[in-house]
Amino acid sequence: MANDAGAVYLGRRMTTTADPRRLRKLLLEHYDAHRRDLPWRKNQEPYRVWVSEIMLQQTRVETAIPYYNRWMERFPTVEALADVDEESVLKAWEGLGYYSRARNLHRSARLVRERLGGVLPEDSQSLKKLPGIGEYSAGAIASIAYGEVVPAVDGNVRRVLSRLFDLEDPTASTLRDRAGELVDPDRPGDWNQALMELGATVCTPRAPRCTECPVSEGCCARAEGTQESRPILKRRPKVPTVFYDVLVVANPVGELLMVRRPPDGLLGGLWEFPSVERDGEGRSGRSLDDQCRKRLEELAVRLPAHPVRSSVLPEVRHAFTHFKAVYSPTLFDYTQSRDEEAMGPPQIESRDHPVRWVAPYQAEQLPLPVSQRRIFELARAVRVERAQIRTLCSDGLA
DNA sequence: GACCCGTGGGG
DNA sequence: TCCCCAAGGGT
Repeated sequence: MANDAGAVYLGRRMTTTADPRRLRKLLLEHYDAHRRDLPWRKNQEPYRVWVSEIMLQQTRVETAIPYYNRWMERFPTVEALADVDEESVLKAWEGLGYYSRARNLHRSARLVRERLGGVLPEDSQSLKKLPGIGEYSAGAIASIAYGEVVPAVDGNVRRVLSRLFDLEDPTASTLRDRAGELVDPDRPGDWNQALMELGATVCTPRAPRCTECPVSEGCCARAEGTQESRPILKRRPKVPTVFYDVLVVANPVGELLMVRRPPDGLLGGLWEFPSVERDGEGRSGRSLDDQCRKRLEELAVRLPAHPVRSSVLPEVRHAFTHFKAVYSPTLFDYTQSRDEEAMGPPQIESRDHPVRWVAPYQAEQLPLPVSQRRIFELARAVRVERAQIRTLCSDGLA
């Protein structure tokens, strides 16, 4: 019974489709008839499969598609990816989130070039050694690209199997065992994709479309009427809110001061405006001008005078997975005296320093988190508006 | 096993 | 507005 894939259900109900052979036949036929036409399904070239699987981690198919197409045009091969710098890679990933995926993809590409002769590992165990490839992705890539008979258990598969066998909260090893017994030995890649696609399109988290399901006749949860509550879902804990004062400092040439975040961790390697965290109630401690001065000193930006606060920009809210951020940006305009003008725009100490004056056209080439992109647009809009007003005034006077 | 790591769409 | 969640991995 243990290895019979649920054919005996509590000794009461014999489920026909729980016979692995019949289950495979029914689901693969359904897959062949309904499979979506996705860009990474054009062929099974390993690099293409690899990139798609990384992009699809915790990401919807519809979201990933445009990124995938652009990526393949820009970095068509492992070598092409290994050749570019990390900033270009992050730029191509901008807006997709979980940026460590992009950094790991890039690291892996270089590792493959330098240690593996430019050839991707061809089995799941070796694939799993690359950064960014875990249990699921190793199985998915190996089965799709190389035809290895291994399972690939993602969130979809977990849900589908939980319902098929009416499991409340199966452990990872239980699922791996169940999934392993079911994999079609002749079409492992198609089988894994069929299972995932069923979960994404039919066996959905809420309101599953059981009437359209090719294997509903063998579904234990359906028989028990428990499909809506399998697997059990846990409440997501409430997340804290963090408030930031954001300093948008403009030099006389109209460039804005930006800093690069540390290479790892949250939004690692992306650019942002200097900011200062407030206290839990969202109150500022010292005065904004004071903070601005202090922060610029920390960043080792040499300025001939203190910036003049010019206007408060609209608040920007952003929800991360484990906290909410509220950014309160203030625009500081840097004015220079006649004497200072001769010195040119304020200089930044070192070239390697992760701090830069960024002109609007340059900002388009930097990888920015979504929130910072919004703040940048707000600041640009204000400055453009002011320039127009100045033009109108001087015209009026002339 | 718990926690960290983004973002956008849908109910 | 809020909550849910989506082809997970690293530490």
